[in-house]
Amino acid sequence: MSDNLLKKGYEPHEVEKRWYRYWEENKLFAAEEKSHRKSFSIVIPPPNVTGVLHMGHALNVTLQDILCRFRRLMGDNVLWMPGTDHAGIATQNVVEKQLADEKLNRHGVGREEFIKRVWEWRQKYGSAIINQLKRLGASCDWDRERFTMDEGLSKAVRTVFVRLYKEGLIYQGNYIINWCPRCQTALADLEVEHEEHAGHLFYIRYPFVTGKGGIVVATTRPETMLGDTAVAVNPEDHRYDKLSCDEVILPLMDKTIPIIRDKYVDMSFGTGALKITPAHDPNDFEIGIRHNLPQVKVIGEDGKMSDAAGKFEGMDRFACRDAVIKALQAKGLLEKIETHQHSVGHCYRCGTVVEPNLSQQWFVKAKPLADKAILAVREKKTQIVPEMWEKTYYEWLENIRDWCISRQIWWGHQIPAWTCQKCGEIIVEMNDPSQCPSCGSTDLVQETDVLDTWFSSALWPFSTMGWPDETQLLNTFYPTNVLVTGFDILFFWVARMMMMGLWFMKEVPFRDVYVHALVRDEDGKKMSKSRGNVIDPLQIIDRYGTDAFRFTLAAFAAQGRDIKMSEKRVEGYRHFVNKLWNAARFSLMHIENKPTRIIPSSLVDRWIISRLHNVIHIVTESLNAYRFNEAAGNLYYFIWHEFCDWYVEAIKPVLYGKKGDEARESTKGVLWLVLKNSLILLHPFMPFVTEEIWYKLAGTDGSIMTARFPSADIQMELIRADNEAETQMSFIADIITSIRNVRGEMNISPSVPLEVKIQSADFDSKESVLAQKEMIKDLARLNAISVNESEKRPKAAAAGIVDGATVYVLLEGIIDFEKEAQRLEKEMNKTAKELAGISKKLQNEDFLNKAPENIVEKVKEKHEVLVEKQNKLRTNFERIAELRAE
RNA sequence: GGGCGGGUAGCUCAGUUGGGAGAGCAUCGGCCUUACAAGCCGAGGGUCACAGGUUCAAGCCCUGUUCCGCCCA
Repeated sequence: MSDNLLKKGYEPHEVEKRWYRYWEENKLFAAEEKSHRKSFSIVIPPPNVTGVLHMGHALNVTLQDILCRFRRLMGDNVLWMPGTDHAGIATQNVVEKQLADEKLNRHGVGREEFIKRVWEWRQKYGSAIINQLKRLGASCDWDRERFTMDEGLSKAVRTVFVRLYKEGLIYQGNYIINWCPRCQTALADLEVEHEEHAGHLFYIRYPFVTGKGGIVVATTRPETMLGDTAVAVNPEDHRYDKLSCDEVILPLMDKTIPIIRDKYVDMSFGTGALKITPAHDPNDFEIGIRHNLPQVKVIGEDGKMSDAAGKFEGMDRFACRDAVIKALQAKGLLEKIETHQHSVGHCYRCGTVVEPNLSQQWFVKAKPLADKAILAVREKKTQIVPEMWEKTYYEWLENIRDWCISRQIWWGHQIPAWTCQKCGEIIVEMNDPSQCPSCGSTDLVQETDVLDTWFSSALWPFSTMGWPDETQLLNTFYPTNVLVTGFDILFFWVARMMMMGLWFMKEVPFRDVYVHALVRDEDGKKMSKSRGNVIDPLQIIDRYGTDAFRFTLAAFAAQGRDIKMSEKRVEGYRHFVNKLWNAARFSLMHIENKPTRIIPSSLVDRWIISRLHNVIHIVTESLNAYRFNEAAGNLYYFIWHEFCDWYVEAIKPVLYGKKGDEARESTKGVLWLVLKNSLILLHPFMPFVTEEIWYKLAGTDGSIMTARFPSADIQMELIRADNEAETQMSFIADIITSIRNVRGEMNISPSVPLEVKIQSADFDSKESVLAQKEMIKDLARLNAISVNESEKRPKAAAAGIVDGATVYVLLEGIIDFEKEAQRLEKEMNKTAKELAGISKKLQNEDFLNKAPENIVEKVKEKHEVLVEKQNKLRTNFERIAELRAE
């Protein structure tokens, strides 16, 4: 065996390692800052620096890599910008845990030391996820890798903050926000995950100040009553038209609070009377503002009751709930308790129940930014694919609330705002101020809060390219061509990038947004650690190889549908990788050199080239439209069923030299051409195995990554559609299949050669058969074949009816008449069913009059064919019946 | 409560100008046919959730019902 031959089975691990290193070392992923070539750019959705690769990343990255590799093969100058985000809360949590192991905490070590520790952590572990992306074959331009806490990106963040502040779009205010008592920070609305919980609805009576009677309110959170500053009813609620009193005593606190009227109150909920806690409920907060109510904070930042909670001070908020209920019961003020399903907000980072809390925070006034983002999509400056996501996008942006961007943590971009301790002036500038511009004091204190991580990732498409500097990179690659992402961060990230991109670059950040599915487990459940149903992509890669895994993801990435992942599916596609490998192995046994000239002469040669042309067309179109599954599916069919099952089988005798040297040489040329182009077509999906075969294939230079995708302007004088070859081939294939069918149904071993007589009155059909006699003999395993215009029915024969011909398989001595009769009957039933439907159509005058002519014509032809087939089946069936009777 | 998506072969799913109901896996039968048993050849299997409507023609378009999933409040 010469060394260009392949091993018997494909072994991915060594191949993957070797080629990835080669690609990196030879800078094959590198983009040119300036080029005469068309540019194509994608920024990676930066994975969380603390993250480990999960299925979502795998799908996301695979799809992007397919696009990038495809565009490179098309000759584009491709930039795939990689990087990670600093994941403020998550990273801080990780390092705090580390400190805890050393019996330390961040307050003990201090801010500076803590930040130093985080950087050390990042240095040590921060590239884990990046290395995992590489195992997927990701062809990112790694030399450009960015991090949201880099100097450059930090400068972008500061620039944006300062500009928005000066434009009045960033402000500081005392509002109700979502507070995570565990992470000890504010969260944006989006960062709260709502979950349905079985809880209780407590009915509590608030006595009138007069001492006579009272009003009953219903609440799911009785502990907040300690901070109530009113009771509200709907002005249109006639039950409360004539209250004897408009003030009540707040139980347990012995405070007088008013009864107010506000349209917000839902009359159908509970008693129609709503307790108002402006400091602990966003809706109550709004009502409180409208009615000028005091805001009493009874729950502290630590989730414990504050001193405003009176005797409940210091109690945990949930313990306090029980205590309040007990106390109310004791006083006879608890009317009843109902079970009640309601949704409770949880911190998306740690799962703790979020506490709406009043506090001083920084906000982005989102509306002006959102308006531009809406318009850009309406005007199709950015296209969301699939389109259905546009609605969700509009829905959110049209109802957008101001974005709380301050976080009470240390890891992140510290807000560049200083307060003058003397006069209270707030200073927000690009350069750190040394004295107050208002009073000249040098006693300035910087805001300790940091910015939401998403604030920096919102700038990702341009901050990674060097903004705010005017760089060549931005010139060449902004706006990016497409953003590939999951719908779970459509709001978090995509919408915000749109807002920031339009505001600061005056241009959308990406032309297309391709929104892909979520990867779920076999049962369609979301994968999560707590469920224990997580499939680790790296394990899958270890077991089945990256190419098989990638192909599986692509094959299942149908638009608008989630992917249910299971190992079994990957296993199936590993078979495909192996199939390709073996087909190549076979081909390489025969291709010693690059063919000097390629002249497709035989029918199969012409046919496979025509099929290749077809699959090139489909793959190109599909990838342009982000229909990954369509591209993958068509390649699979082409390689396995057209190339392997038919073409390779058909040319074996030619390659073995049984049809002469000339035929052999020309077929070798075609085989080379088809294999070579198949590898290029498959490369975006299966980069490693294709590279390995490419390397062994004679007549290829360098990496397959530098090859050119077969497209309209290249190689296509050879690769073209050939309808005549396709028609003839499908006729011949039908004949072969009909013979195989007889063999199969009659249980005749493939090792027994058969004789076939074909009757065909149609001249063209007859000629086709004559021309392809040898191929039919080889593929159907015949020792003799003849074709005649009027072949008499041989006595002991099974008959196969093919459009335009009857195929008699001679079974002298082995025919089982019973079986043959059954086989024909089965076929007749099938045909009769088809015929019934078609006849009905033709009997329908409306159809004949109203349907387009070409359709009617088609149906008529089909009808004729079926009638003829049915007749032939019947005569053969009758003949067999006679023979059976003899 | 509002919005979105889905219900097609035993399982997982394709099916975009409305005109032949398909694939993979699984099942059954036959094969070690010198690339591949991770394979080859053949076969069976569907009232396209349900009910209406539009149309000559509906898996596809419209209306309603039902079940499942997701997002938002």
